[in-house]
Amino acid sequence: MPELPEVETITKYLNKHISGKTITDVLVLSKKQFPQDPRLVIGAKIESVNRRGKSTIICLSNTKAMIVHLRMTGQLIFMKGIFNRYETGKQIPLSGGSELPGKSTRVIIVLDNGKLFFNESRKFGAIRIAEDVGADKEISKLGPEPFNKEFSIDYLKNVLKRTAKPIKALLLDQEKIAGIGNIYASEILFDAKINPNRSAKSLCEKEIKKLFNSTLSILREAIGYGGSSASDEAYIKPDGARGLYQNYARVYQRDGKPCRKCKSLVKRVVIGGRGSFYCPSCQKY
DNA sequence: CTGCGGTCCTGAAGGC
DNA sequence: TGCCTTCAGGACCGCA
Repeated sequence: MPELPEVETITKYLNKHISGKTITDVLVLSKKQFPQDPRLVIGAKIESVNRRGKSTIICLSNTKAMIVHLRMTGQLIFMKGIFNRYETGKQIPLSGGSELPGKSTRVIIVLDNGKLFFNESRKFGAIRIAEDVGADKEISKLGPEPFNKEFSIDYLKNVLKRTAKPIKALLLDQEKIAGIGNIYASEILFDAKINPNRSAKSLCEKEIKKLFNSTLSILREAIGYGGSSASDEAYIKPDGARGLYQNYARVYQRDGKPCRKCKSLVKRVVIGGRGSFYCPSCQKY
């Protein structure tokens, strides 16, 4: 699913390829995924594409912005030029087939240099138009960005000591830290050698320091690999290529397989209603 | 404040 | 083969 590293990969790509382009049309195939009036953005120029947490923020020349949240199965695919499948010769390996628009295409944003497809099979994700991104209901509640200096060992210490929630659940809390989802929460905890069920406030200073460092190093590594595109994950890059992190995952979806470090079998447990993966030997309670 | 369970939604996987 | 059930999950909401 698209978490910070995946959305970072998407926004970097789009910022490079669609900044400066003009929105000539918006085709809304599913109103729920684009509930506002498309005329609010048609004719506007894209100034930049940025990320905040797991949201893609497309800043427009008319002082508005489009906020895209991909939830679990969302994709943003960019096809340069005017095309159909016979003309392009380019097969895009989408999860639901190789054609665009596909079965899960919900919105097509037409630009003067190509088309941006918003695919979302589950229909949980959506695009909304905001006048003031900072005031947006979801964006305004987000905690610090992991790569921002606001996120520090001291900050983490303060947040952790306030709650007895399992540390895994806390890492997923977007109000505490923005951008971590189910894949990287498990991966970070493995790297930090912390059991996902440990109460947040039970972590000692040394563990908090390790957790901080693991958060940054795992996210940085995942960005380097262009995110994670396991077979059952919808995420692919805007050019249709797959991310590579799944080949290097330590524990995520590796239950029953040997731990890469100690060969014990990786376990799956449910924490806060979500599947969580860990090595019972490397991450003792 | 916390935590729990239901809600949205669809495709994949499992059972018979 | 094919139908039916179950499950997964990010964020939110109502309830205890």
